[in-house]
Amino acid sequence: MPNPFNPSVLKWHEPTSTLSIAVPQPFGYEPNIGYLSRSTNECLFAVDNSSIYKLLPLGDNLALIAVNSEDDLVLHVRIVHYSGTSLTSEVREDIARYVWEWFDLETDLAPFYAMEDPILRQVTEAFRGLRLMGIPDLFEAMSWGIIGQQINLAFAYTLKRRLVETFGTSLEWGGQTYWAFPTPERIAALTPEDLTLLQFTGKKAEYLLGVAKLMTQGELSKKGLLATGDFAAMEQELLRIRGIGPWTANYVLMRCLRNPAAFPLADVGLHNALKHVLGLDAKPSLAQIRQLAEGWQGWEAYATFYLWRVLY
DNA sequence: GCCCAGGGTTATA
DNA sequence: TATAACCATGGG
Repeated sequence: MPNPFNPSVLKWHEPTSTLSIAVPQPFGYEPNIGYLSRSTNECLFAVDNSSIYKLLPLGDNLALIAVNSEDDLVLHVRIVHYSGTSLTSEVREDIARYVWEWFDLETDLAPFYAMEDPILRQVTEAFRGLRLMGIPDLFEAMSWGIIGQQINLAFAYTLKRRLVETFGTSLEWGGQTYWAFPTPERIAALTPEDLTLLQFTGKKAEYLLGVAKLMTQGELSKKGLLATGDFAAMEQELLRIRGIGPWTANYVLMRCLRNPAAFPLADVGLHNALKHVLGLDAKPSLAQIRQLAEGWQGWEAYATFYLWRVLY
């Protein structure tokens, strides 16, 4: 059974503005930290002393939050700083909802762990409690997908950092600078040269500006996509967008729109992970991968995410 | 210097 | 519908 977000059961503690979320089991904080720590070049959150710090844009205001868990039963969310005049219940709810989506607390992992597939068995045992960490913001998810097309992950992180630190929003706190992803408005106002200057290819610059413009013109939104009903329709909508192919569409379905069956089949990371866990000499063919994935039906996104952890 | 990287579009058959 | 060529850039 899924665990829908329910603001009425949220428990806030004063005066430190801390929220305790009883997380659905199984949940493992450590494997999630492991995923979030995979790049030392990440710019959109920081892991420090086993707490995750993240800057959230909420309307015109910013909230810096710290998340941690000591027992894998309760997730603590502390509002470190809020730029607005008062922490209304609406703001608190937005923050709680973001964390809920970010950690994919809606999903019940039990059926996934019950899948009888030899490959899944390996990775679910190795990363028990890992949840498919999301990218709740659609523009960020699509941008990160586009940035990651056909380049190695290290360079992708570098490009993202340049984009964020040039056009994003920041907050100084406790001697640290925290960054939030640029808004579509900011990116839509750029020229392709603004991005090629940061070593984006001409294509990536064009795609990013295109997506930003669709969003600022109201022709593309997370709410609008989710309202189309089924995931197949959402995928078709995404595929109509220039620069969004099958891999990126499924990446966005997986990390943002939360289709557990989204499957970025062309993902090189997935290919290399399968090569590794199966002890192959070469990367498996697409036909082989389709065959292997027959045992993952309904959970392809989670299978892919867990397999990524084998390599990085 | 070479192959590779969390692909997509366009041209061609 | 299916396959090939081209794209452009840094990492290792």
